Amino acid sequence: MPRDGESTRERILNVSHALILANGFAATSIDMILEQAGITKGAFFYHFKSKADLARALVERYAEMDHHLLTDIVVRAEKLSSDPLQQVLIMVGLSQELFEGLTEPHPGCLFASYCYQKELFSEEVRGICSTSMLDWRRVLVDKLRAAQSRRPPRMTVDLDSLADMFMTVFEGAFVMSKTLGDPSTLVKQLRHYRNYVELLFS
Amino acid sequence: MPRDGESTRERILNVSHALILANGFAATSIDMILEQAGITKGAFFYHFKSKADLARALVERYAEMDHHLLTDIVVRAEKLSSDPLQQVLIMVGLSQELFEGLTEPHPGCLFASYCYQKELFSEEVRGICSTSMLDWRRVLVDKLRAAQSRRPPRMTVDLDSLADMFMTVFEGAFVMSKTLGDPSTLVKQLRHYRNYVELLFS
Amino acid sequence: MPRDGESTRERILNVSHALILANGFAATSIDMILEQAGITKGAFFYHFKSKADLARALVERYAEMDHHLLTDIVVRAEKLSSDPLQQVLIMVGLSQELFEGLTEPHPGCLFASYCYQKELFSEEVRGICSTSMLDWRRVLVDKLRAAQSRRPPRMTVDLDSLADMFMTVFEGAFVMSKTLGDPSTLVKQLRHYRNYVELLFS
Amino acid sequence: MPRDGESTRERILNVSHALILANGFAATSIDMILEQAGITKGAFFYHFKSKADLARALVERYAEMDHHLLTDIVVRAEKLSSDPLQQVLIMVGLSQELFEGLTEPHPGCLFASYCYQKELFSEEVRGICSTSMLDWRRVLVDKLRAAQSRRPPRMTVDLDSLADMFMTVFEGAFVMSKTLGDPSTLVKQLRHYRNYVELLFS
DNA sequence: ACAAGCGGGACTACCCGTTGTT
DNA sequence: AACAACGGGTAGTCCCGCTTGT
Repeated sequence: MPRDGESTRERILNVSHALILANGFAATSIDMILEQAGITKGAFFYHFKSKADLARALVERYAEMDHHLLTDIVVRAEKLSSDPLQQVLIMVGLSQELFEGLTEPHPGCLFASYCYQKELFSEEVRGICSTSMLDWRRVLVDKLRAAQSRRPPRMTVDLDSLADMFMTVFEGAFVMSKTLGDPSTLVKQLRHYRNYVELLFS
Repeated sequence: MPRDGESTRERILNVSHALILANGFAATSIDMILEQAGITKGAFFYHFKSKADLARALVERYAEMDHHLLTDIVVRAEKLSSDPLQQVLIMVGLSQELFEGLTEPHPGCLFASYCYQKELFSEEVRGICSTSMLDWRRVLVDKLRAAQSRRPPRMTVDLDSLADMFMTVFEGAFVMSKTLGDPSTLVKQLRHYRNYVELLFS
Repeated sequence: MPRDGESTRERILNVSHALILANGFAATSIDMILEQAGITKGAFFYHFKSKADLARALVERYAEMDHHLLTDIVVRAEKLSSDPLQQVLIMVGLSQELFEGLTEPHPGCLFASYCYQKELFSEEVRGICSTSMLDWRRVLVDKLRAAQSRRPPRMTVDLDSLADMFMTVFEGAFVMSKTLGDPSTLVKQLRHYRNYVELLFS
Repeated sequence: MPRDGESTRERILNVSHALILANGFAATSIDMILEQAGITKGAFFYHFKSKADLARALVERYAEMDHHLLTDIVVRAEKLSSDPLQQVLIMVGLSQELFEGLTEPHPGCLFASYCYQKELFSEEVRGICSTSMLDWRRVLVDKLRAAQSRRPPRMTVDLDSLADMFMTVFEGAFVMSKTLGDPSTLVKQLRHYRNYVELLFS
């Protein structure tokens, strides 16, 4: 059985991601990860030179996946409409689709988990997280600006923070959802965000 | 024998609150608390029978303070206007006032910190947190319903989740603010929430 | 049973000293020390904040004991004779007395053990060791100089290194003794040193 | 397939020798050796079946080199003089030559390093070390006995331990040199040893 | 002859909580 | 109300050595 290092590494990352979202980083022991991944310490420390190294690898992967998601949603939205306002509304709608039908609260966002744990939140890691958020801002703000130039909004608003409100709603809804034990929170909040954008620009 | 006007118990709570928001609960050792509070283990375990007991005491106090804040804001808003929609808008505005002029990102919300750490989030504690959130929902939803009956909103919306959006914006803005390193996030996001409510009902 | 922290600390030091001389520092686990001292990890780390801290405490104590030994021998030698050459010879003789009748090789010198283990041999620790050695040099060189001025030696020699030869013989004899398994090495070598000094100055 | 004229096995031995003298055996991890030698675990365990095996190979090689040195020095000394006393004095002198001009303290003797680390000092290894030392004793004692029979010494001394004093000075000087940070210690101490022998027999 | 991957254990450091004492 | 001392356990790290493949 030729050993496949890459798949082992992936398994460690998947297991760790879930455990850290649930328990927090410090409360997630390496032994817990080993047990769930079905490996031993030797294997773990072969792939990651420390627990902190794992943490860094996790956010990096998470940021990459986030970037792919952004790209995918943008591409699809631009195919479905050529109007920038509609594109934004569709982007929100597609996001809602992703989280419909949950039977329990979403496990949450790694960035949020990290930002409440200083030891994880080195400047390097914070940079990765913020880059990821600014990616969304950049894409949305472009479209909002285009919408604004086509038809002036009902109120004068700051477009940067309006774009940021998309992620804000995500982060906030994760917390609310977990606290209230309600899986539907995120979808409902996204709908409000869509309403707001729609009211502003039409 | 109270020292410095601040009892030992209070000092432990204050120090712990800050440390836990920054580091997370598991990564905050009792020794760290002792050091910052300038006391010894004996003193700590005299006031709290375990670390978990401290965690519970912290949320309880936090929930109480939150309740006082809610009451205070409602009372002031009702003094300033008798129109329910205006009262809501004023409540948001007063909240903005509280967080204007920060020079660094707000340390965040204990509920959010707890909800990403399972060991802290027993059903009892989750209950305390959700009660606190439902308090705000109850107050806001009453006023929104009254506003709705005075003038039908431009779009049909779910009032419960519209009320929840207030806390959602708080929680989300804390995360965004810490990640982007921007102290102004919360105020800006609250303004969008106020805009949304205003657009809906006028 | 009132707990006596000082005696616990002493027991740890005694046990560690013996174990480290026998096994080397790195090969002496804290668990070995705990077992021999009859204590637990909690007690150990209460008294020493790290293993390195123990190492430092050990040399410091060893250097102090060495200093007391030097003082004691000098005082006795000066009581037994007022002639500086005789005093030196007596000092060597008294040292021989201390190591007569061993039934197995002497466990050795902590300085020697440390100097072959870089991690222990920080500049601070090396300073402690060298100070201890220079103490002996200083005392001996004074007397040798006085002897020299009374009667010129048969050969012109460097007095500093002649004084150092005393400790050199100690260190060398420990190694030889352990390697050959011969408890008598040290006494015999000290006798040669005494012979040499005697031949030189008479 | 020898690289750089130095086989992998040789490189492992050279690197290990230096590291062990500096750090001690237990504190020298195989990984450190691999890194310095630029090889991987596979290569190491191909040449040595365990870390203990490496330790044995190291002393064996060291003892061999020591034996060659002894032979070389004896041969040269016997060429330079036919008088046994002179031969001894020349042997010491040639040894001094070897260690003149050091710019930092000599790294020390593997035997000394081993004798403070029980796990390395099996009876087998101790045998190798003591054989090496007894080799020198044998050669020197022969010559000293011959010198004694030509001219009775000024003092009656034990010739075995007088011969041993040569190695004793070596071992002791290594320790002193490392501790005082003085590269010249060994040469100076050897000179005293030569003085002593000269005074005794002339 | 050597490289990648991993098993399993040992070690240091630290942590939570208790006890005896004041 | 608080402190010194300590019990007992666990976390993260590292380390040695084996296996499989080339």
